[in-house]
Amino acid sequence: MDSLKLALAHGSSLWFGVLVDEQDRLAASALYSDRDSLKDYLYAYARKICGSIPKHTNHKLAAEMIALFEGEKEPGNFDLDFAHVSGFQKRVYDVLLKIPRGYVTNYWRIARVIGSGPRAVGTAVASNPWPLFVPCHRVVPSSLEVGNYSMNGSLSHESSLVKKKLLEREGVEFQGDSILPASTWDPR
DNA sequence: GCTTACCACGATG
DNA sequence: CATCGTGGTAAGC
Repeated sequence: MDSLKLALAHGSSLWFGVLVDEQDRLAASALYSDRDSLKDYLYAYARKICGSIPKHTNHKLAAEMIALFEGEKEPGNFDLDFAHVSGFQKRVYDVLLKIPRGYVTNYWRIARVIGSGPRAVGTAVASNPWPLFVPCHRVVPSSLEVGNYSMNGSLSHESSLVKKKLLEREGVEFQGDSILPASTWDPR
């Protein structure tokens, strides 16, 4: 990969960013509450996978990311560059892409279907390079609490609230902080 | 190469 | 509540 483009956008009091390659494939996405941290993260990621500083643009995928966040679009039909993730990660992400809108699944169920263990799935989900585009927010612990979400690699209460907001917006049914079993989906 | 410590987890008691 | 099993990574030799 020769060079990457970086696009940032602001919406719903969050910052959204994408790294796009020369064929307009998505190399990474990220969301965060502050623009500088987001930029630092995406710069570091660009350096890691292609060794150079990305060039600022206003690529449409940044706006599409906001549309995903707002629930106006569905993940799944984007051209992702899987070159920099492991085979195991790809197996996990392929399952995430099948989780229907309005439903959640858990780490254990994903592990069963790909022949692995829940902790390993957790590490793969946690390192998803394409939040929103690959809907890692639809994976919750088997307790049916919201569980953790990370924005730029850091876990926080705020990011868990973002995860809950996304799920509610997609139609996942809650009772307090717990998801109703009717909103779970089994990858079989 | 190998060893170890770490986890966005889950089952059991 | 505690403890253990678990599999994939990354960082350390």
